Amino acid sequence: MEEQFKLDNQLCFRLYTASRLLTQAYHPLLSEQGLTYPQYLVLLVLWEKDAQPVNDIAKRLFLETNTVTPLLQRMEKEGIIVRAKGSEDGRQRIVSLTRKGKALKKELANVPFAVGSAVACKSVKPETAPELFRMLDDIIAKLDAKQE
Amino acid sequence: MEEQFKLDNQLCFRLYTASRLLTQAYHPLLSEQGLTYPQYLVLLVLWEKDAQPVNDIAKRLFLETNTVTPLLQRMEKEGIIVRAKGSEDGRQRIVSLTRKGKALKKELANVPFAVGSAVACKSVKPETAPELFRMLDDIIAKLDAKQE
DNA sequence: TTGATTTATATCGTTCACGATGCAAATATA
DNA sequence: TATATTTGCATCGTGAACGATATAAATCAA
Repeated sequence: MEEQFKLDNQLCFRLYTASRLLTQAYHPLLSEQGLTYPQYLVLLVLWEKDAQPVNDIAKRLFLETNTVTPLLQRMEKEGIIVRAKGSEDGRQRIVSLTRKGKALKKELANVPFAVGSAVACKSVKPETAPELFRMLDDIIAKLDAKQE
Repeated sequence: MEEQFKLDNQLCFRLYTASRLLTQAYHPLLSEQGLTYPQYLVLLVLWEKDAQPVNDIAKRLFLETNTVTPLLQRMEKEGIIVRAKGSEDGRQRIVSLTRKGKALKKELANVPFAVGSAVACKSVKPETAPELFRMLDDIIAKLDAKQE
């Protein structure tokens, strides 16, 4: 068996699996509020800075607008956000939190801690997390650069 | 701003992004053969050991059968695999590579190297990869254990 | 200013993921 | 041996992802 084809030698498969399993850990916490994980990411972005155009949100999440637009439409239908036509640039749609969207921040305050403790293990703890973060950031930076 | 809500402090977001971007790096190489990334993963599993029931493939990929079944149906339609009723256990469907599925191994021989060089960077190189692999394996093991 | 190009967003089609549910074959229990 | 339970796989519905394409507003060029 050629080494390069062994599943256990594949970085991408590890990332794919770790990502899926960790996202699943969020599920019970988020579904309680009727949210999905990508919707939660949009909230994180808007809690940092409210009233952003679709494109800024998409860029922050390394997603395309054709992924983000339907996601935002669903969130708007849920009354979490509103999408208003940009006043200076008529093409833009400015996404803002509603009162409900802002209130979710309190409801979800414990989520990061709950997930943090769910994933804490030998390799992931306060001392080693920065190392892991740096590695992943390097990978993201390298791959994102190729997109341009 | 509360630290725990900063996108830049989120492990899951990093894994999610790194996974998506790295999967995208596979796309031009795989689509050449009409494959998707999850289909490529199924091939990796079958190249390691041919003729496996659906459940074994799903478990190996940490996926549910309701994800794998439609995926296999599409691969069967493409003539890459066949799904035969199990002889000893009539509930099982044994998935086997066709001649075409086996031949793809040669066609895709360069994929791991191409992707490897695309992602190679400061943090990911022969010396540091094992460390990263170990961390991701720890996360997967910890989260997978909670599923049982 | 008119026409061409770019930009911001939306729509469409296909393929995952995955919770929920259904069904038939195998196994356990009464 | 009947009946109940479990197991393996499939189907269905919803929400991402993402390539391809469309549309309208803004900008650039002639």
